[in-house]
Amino acid sequence: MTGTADETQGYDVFATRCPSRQTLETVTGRWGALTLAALVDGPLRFGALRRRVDGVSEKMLSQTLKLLEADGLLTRTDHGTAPPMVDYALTDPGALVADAVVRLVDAVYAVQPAVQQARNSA
Amino acid sequence: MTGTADETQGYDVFATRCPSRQTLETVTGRWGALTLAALVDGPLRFGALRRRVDGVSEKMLSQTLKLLEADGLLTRTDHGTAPPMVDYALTDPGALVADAVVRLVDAVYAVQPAVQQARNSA
DNA sequence: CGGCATCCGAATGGATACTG
DNA sequence: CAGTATCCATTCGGATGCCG
Repeated sequence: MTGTADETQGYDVFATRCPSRQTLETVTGRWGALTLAALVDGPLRFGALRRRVDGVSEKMLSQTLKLLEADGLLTRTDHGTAPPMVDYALTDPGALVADAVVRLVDAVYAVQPAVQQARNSA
Repeated sequence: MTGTADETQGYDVFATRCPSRQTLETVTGRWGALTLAALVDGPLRFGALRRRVDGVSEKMLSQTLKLLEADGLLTRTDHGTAPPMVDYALTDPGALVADAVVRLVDAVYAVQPAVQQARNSA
């Protein structure tokens, strides 16, 4: 019952033209997956997010957040206080995708021992 | 029961150092996800893979396949015939990960209408 | 057919400095 | 704190040509 990625509503990620392809790229982009995964437990402020997603630069995080927000996967809330306090939270669609990302991460964890072994055999 | 990406065996993708992080990057890389997804229905030859993963160049596909093979997620079988015939197939770990990728793609399909709407609102 | 090697322009992305 | 702007090194990745 594995099945191919069926194009339920006529989408096809394999096609360059399909808008879902771009969505996939945003989601699986360099920092997209980790950013989404970081938010599954609840909203986080910019700084906290930056600390959680180890290695991301301020610039890249900012850019990634904009992309995800533009696609409606997360919301940005500026509390307008001083010092600034802005938090990011998953939308419903975002939560759905983030959930799948977390499961992908879990799959990666599950195979990691095998991966390690394969790397050593090289 | 969503839960964070729990570090079942002590892995943590959020940490730059963790080997699972590199695995995630290989899997979610520019062409990694699509390549894995393309193989869920069974082995494919290089050319077929190239045609399936629309937009990938010969060079990038080759490079992606090497990375995935080095991580033990797929196998390369050279039939040694002339003209050459080489096919790529998922290993068991690879199938596990590819499955999760397909589910992620399905999640993307599911939210695509919402994404579309968000993009138009911008 | 299934690659690899080379070239080179384009895009990525980190570091730093600055702002409200 | 939460960004923006600029600079610049690195990398990415397509095009081309060649080989078994």
